[in-house]
Amino acid sequence: MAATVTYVTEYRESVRSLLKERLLDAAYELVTGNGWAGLRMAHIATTAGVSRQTVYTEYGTKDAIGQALVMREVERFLTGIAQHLDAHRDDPQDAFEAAVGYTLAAAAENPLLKSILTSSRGGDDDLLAHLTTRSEPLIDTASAMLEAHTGEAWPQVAAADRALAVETAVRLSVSHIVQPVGPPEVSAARIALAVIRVARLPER
Amino acid sequence: MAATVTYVTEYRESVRSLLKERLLDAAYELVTGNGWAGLRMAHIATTAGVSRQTVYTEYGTKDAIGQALVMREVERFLTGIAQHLDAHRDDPQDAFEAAVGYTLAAAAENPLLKSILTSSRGGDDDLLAHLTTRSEPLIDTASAMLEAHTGEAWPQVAAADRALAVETAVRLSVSHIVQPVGPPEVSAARIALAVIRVARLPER
DNA sequence: CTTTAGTGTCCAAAAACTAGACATCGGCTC
DNA sequence: GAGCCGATGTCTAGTTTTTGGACACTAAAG
Repeated sequence: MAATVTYVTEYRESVRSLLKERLLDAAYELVTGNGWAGLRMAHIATTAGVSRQTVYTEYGTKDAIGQALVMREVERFLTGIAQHLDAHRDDPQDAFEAAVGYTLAAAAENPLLKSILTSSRGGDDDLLAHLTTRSEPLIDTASAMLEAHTGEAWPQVAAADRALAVETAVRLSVSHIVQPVGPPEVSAARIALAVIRVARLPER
Repeated sequence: MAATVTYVTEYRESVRSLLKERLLDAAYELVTGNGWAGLRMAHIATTAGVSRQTVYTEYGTKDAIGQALVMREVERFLTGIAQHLDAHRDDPQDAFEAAVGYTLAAAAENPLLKSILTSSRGGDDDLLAHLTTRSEPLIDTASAMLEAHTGEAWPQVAAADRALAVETAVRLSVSHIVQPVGPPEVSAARIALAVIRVARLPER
């Protein structure tokens, strides 16, 4: 048939994303149940109802699945964060405090994050790495989203200041997620204050 | 490879139902835009992003698509109907009046139904037939759901009476959808009264 | 050192989808 | 009414995706 040019890509893409979601759903379930080290590629395949090869075709390595798993969870957080920011468009400090507070509280009872943090105490820190030593994708994604969001709400802050403030917020939040000290609200207030100063905004 | 027995059916089924939904979505859009007669199998295919053959493999004939389109809409109505019935578990007459009233009102502004009814005035009555001369699947589905639902709520009514009352309600509702007289609330009250008497229940 | 159990690669066969060609039929025009 | 359209529905060869099994490799357990 020579050229099956097939700009019919859209349907196939939706099938692909259905597959990817199913695989992540399976991985999520298995990780929260038995931890990352207990996760077998073969189990992901059978749980999702596909062959093991299909898992490899879609996500090359087990590590890529961990990455995708963490990133999907990050994106879910981001939608909640956006809502909390929107609720305080008038006051940046309130907005950050609310958003960070939500993040820390939600993180503390998130099944995937709990699994990552508890199982890493047994030397199983592959997944944890995506939050620490290999967190560049996370920080980039979260920062980009927050920059776009805050850029709209607070145009008075210079772009460079905003970028620095946002990255600071993200890194401090992740830090407090993996190593909490005290109640989330207190941490949130402290992070918000730090961020406001980095952004050179007036304190409340 | 001898026997690729493949009881991996579940993933494939979810892909299939994704495909079926996409095809119905495409058909819905095209029908509400240009009417049933203006609908081409080829358009459904391109809108859904698959080949024409795939449409035929999935739904054999154009008529089967019409059937599926109507049945999907019926099922959507049924969930709304169930909620209205639940809101009046204490009084059957109130329950039917509320459920039928909702049905007639929602039907009057449903895009697909509007398209069926208006385009049928031009002789294009293939889709309308699924509501009239070939409505057995509709009536069976709706009756079965309503019997199950009312059987739980009103065990005091004999099964035969309940079956008759439910079928009456369904047929009268469909009749008023395709041929309305007066405002929905009035029709709903009249239908509810008729149904109560058919069921040999005390009137309000 | 050997066994075991997992990851990741390779490949032939099966299944799903595509893109044509084609037979058929009802409606229109002349 | 004959011939032409434009559509539905069938058929088939070719392409892409998925499967399931074999295999090399590695790390951990005995």
